[in-house]
Amino acid sequence: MDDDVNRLPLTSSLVFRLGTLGSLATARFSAAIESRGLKPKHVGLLAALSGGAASSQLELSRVMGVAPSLVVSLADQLEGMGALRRVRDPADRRRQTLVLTDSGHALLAECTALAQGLDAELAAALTPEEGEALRRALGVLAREAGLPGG
Amino acid sequence: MDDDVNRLPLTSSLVFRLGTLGSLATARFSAAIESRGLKPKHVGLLAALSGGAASSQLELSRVMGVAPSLVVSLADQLEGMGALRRVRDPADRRRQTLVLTDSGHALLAECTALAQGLDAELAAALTPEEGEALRRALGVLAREAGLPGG
DNA sequence: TATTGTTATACTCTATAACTATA
DNA sequence: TATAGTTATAGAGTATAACAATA
Repeated sequence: MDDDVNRLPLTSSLVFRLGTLGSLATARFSAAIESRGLKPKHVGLLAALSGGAASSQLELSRVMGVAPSLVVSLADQLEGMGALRRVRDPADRRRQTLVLTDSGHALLAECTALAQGLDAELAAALTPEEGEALRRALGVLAREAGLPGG
Repeated sequence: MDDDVNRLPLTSSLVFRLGTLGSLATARFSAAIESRGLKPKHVGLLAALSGGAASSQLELSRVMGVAPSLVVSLADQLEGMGALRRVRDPADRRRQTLVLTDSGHALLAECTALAQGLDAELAAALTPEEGEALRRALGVLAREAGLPGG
C-alpha cells in the first residue's frame, strides 16, 4: 500500500540532493564573502574573467547563464569597489572589455581561499577517497553541463 | 605573477561546483514538474510528509528550513489540488496536521519517477563506479548537514 | 538593420511582522 | 503569557522590455 517501500525515496535522488546541498553550499559561501560586500554572482563574474572564459559583458552573460542587464549591475558594483575596469574595445566601440585590477585579482584569491576552507569543512565528513571521488564526479558533471572551470 | 597557476581555481572547488550544479539540477527538476503545477518546494513538502519527518506545519518549516508562512502557502496550494488534507489535532487544536491523500501519494510517486529520469541523464556521463561514489558522498554530506532523506 | 550595453520596469520567491485562535 | 497558524507587507534577486550608441 505504501509506495515508499518499493522505491528509492525522492530525497535520496541525485537531483534532489544536488539541489539541497547546492543551496546549502551557496548559503555558506554567501555568508563567507558577505564581509567583502560580495554575493556569489560577483565572485562568479571575477572567476569567469580570471579564467579567460569571457571578456565582454555579453560573453559573460552567456557563460554565466544570466541576463545581460545583470552583468551590467554586477560589473557596476565590482568597478565601484575597484576590482575591475571597463575598457572600450577600440576595434568595436560597442564592446566593454572587463579587466581585473590587481585588487580584483587579490579579491578573487581571498574568495578562493575562503572556498577552500569551506571545502575542507565539507570534506571532513568524507574519507579522502570519498572526497576525491566526489571532486572527480562533480568535475565530470560540470564539464558535461558546459559550466566554467576545468 | 598570475595567481592562478599556483592554486586550484575557485570554479573547481566543491562549494562552487555544488552551487552551480545544484542550481542546474533544481532548474531541470523544476521544468520537469512544471506541468503538474508544482515547484520544487511543493515536492519537498510532499517528500517530508511522506517520509514522516514532520506532520505539523511548524515542524515542516523547521525540517525544510523555510519560514512558517511559506509552509502555509505551499500547503494551501497542495490542499487546493487535493494532494493533502489539513486535520486539526484534537489534542491541541492549534496544530494543523497535514495528511497526504491518495492523490498526493500518487503525485509524489510521479515526481520521484521524474527525478529518477533526471538522475539517469546525469549519471549517463559517469561510469557506474563514479555514479555510485557520487551517490554515497552526497548521502554522507546530506546526513551530516541534517537534510531530510536517508 | 543588427548588436552591445544600459536603463526602467515587473515578476518570483521568500522572509518579517502583525494578527487570530488556542493553550 | 506563549504557541500554531495565518495574513499582510516588504525585500532580494533576477528577468524582460524599451532605449542609446555603434557597427
